[in-house]
Amino acid sequence: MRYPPSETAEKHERILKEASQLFRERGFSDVSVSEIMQASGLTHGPFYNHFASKEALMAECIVHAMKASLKGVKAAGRSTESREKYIHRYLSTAHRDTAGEGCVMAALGGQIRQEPAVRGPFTECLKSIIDNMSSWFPSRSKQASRNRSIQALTSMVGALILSRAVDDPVLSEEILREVREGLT
Amino acid sequence: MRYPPSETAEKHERILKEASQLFRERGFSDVSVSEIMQASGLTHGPFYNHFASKEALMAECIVHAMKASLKGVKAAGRSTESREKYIHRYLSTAHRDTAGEGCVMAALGGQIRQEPAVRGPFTECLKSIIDNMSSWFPSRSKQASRNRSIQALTSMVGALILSRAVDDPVLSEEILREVREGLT
DNA sequence: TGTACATCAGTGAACGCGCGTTCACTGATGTAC
DNA sequence: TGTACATCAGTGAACGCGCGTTCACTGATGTAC
Repeated sequence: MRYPPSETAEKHERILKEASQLFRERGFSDVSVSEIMQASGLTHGPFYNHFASKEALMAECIVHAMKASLKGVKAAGRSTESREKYIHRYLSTAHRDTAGEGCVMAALGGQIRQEPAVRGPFTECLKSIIDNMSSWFPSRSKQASRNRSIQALTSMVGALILSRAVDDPVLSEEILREVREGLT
Repeated sequence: MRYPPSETAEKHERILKEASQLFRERGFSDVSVSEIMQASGLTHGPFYNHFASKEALMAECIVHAMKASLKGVKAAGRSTESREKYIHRYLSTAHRDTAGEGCVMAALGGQIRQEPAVRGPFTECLKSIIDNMSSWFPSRSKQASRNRSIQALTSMVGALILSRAVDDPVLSEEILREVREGLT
């Protein structure tokens, strides 16, 4: 049957949100379209009313989550305190244990390379994030700020990934702490 | 029919090697048992003569590849020149473009967290790598060396992952270069 | 040394299952007159 | 304003396919006598 257009837009958002979370929790391949639709409170059929394919949904999810990250980076840029707070939150056990709501680079970074439709949009978002993070590190030159932001970003992403992979809580926390302290 | 035991051991190694490469190239879920066996020159049936399950193979692959990494780290520890060479090789476009033969942390790091059978063995291997890398960074204290090795490791892994995810070659090389220069 | 037999890795068809995707159908909503 | 009809998101069965895993069978090898 027909549904009011307002609901359609709302459902699209809901699918995107649920998929975004599930993909970050378990990876693209280990989450099925049916599962996403079920989490969104729908049957699997109408998925194709909202997205052209699973791959198209993946791309939209990445952009959606990267834009949220960019927003966070922008907000954190306002003061030294908020930047340090951001880094502490990023490299926290809370963030480590909630991959579904967390950084998409740490959750799906390793899988983006294999999804052609996702790499382009991801790259554009990453550029914005690096540009914005550069202002976190005032240096003698713009280039130096940019370099420091790349170094900070790579170590934050790497630390979160390794702290999640490891099953020894002591080592896991050590990785987060040392990178945190190296950056603040 | 029956085969000489020497061939059995050799085939086991071959499966392990091919699986290791395919998993690093495409991830655990996107490589099938049949594909691995075909790459090893066998039909899919006898897989279960060699391994208890796909998950067991995954665990063995991780350990196999992590031990190879450990060997590399140990060998690089002999001199300042060899350490810098190692870092240059790790953060090179050649390594970026050959994930199948490269660092298992960068290739599969994000997926290990989801494979219970793999996390334990991975953690033990990572501990050895961190211990060994600590000698790369002579500092006032053992703790300080260890901290620097954790910081170096996380940024190397993070940089390789992001440089692979990005589809703009200029940005990809910039990420590798800046982290490389930050470490040498 | 020669013969009879147990062993067991490899073969390839088959298992049940869930995947991504399609489609004929439903029926409340929006539109035309 | 009331009626007739087109629209189209949602339903759920069905598509072909490949997955991980199992198993009855094969037959060269190793072993016992």
